[in-house]
Amino acid sequence: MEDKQVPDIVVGRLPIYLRALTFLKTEHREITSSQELGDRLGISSAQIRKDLSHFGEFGKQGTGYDIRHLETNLKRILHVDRMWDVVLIGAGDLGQALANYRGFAGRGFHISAVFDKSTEKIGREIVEGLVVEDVAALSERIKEVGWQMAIIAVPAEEAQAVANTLMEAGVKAILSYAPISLMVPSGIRVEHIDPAVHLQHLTYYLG
Amino acid sequence: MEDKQVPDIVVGRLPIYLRALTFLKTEHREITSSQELGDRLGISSAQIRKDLSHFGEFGKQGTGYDIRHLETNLKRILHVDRMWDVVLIGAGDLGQALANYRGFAGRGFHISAVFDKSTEKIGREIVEGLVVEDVAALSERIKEVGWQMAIIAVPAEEAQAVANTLMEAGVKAILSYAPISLMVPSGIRVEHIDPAVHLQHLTYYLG
DNA sequence: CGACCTTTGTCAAAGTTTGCACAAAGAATC
DNA sequence: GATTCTTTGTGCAAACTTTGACAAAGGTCG
Repeated sequence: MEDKQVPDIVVGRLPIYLRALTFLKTEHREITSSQELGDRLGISSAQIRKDLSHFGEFGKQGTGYDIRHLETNLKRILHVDRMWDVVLIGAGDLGQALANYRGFAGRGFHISAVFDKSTEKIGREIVEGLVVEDVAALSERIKEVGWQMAIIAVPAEEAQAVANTLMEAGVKAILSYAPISLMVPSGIRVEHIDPAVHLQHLTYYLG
Repeated sequence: MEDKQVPDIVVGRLPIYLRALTFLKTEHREITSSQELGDRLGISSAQIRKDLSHFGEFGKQGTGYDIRHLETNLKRILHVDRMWDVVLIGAGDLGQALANYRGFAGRGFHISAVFDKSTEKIGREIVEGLVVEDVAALSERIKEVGWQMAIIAVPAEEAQAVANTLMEAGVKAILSYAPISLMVPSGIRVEHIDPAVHLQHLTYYLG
């Protein structure tokens, strides 16, 4: 089943399911059900079963899902049954926080390099073992190392130019924190994180 | 038209449109079209026109949209034609970056207080004019000041407890950076930001 | 063992969202 | 001022997504 085109909206929920399973493990749970997951996530149980059914049969009737088994499978489906090296552009407050974030490792990601354009930051060890490099060398370094993923944490004005450099050098997936919509050709995937967008979505409902 | 229940998915796109208009203003543009906006955002022009039509008629046939006029209207619709005071919980790296972020002011938000539980952080001036307060006083302070919005930037283990405190004290909208799905009663709105979720969504397509 | 309970995977129906296509309105050009 | 071009707002159909319902499978308990 795993090859027919799966809707992107379904793919987008898989990381949420995976996160919930990891959480259940911290509570030393071994078995769960679509009902329990749905209650926790605010999603119908039918939707969870349907989503998973795109990829195979992971549950056992009358019992539910073995948490470790489903977790293993979701990791495989999402290709996080391996570690991904990610390059970070921008060593400001946000870049600092991302470089320091302990949460990536357990979920398949490792920040392997940080770039910035400020001469004050270049050469500084932003985190144990991670020295800020000059963004002027970005393209060359990507071609040399072959990173496929990048996180953009630079100001809006510089983000599109950085994205262009990344794509030209071979990066295929970008997570951008810049508050603009990056324009990219098809074949490149981008996700945007912008807290103000979320806050404005919330204020709509605050009347 | 503005009162019939508008789909949440439509509301979620409005902040993106608003952001794009602000960007066009930086290029000193005065007029745009659904076509141009759509190209920039990777959305069909029909969808943009349809989305806006839920709220009124903002364009002029043969011309397009006056950027300032549409911007003003979107701000009004999203209730960001005023400033919102937001309370931030968590003064770690991420809390620090959020407190320092210059981008909120222009988009309707002001971080008015920061709370943490660490005695080392309490009392420290995290940003000019913003002193970290003791999270033990959070509930009392919210009831006193009346904040309706909060940003959670604490570790996963503490996030649900913080959310419960916030809701009990009267907060109605939460933006959470904790890597868990918060459980909240209906009537409270939550948005989640989790970079690993986005990265995992991307790796699915990296085969 | 048999009766009963739980839960999956899936089908079809219901509901939602998107996009096409076009009339109407306005601007530009000759 | 008539023709042509542009662009909106919208009705309708198509595409997509979610949900309800249930047979089948498996577990529990007396």
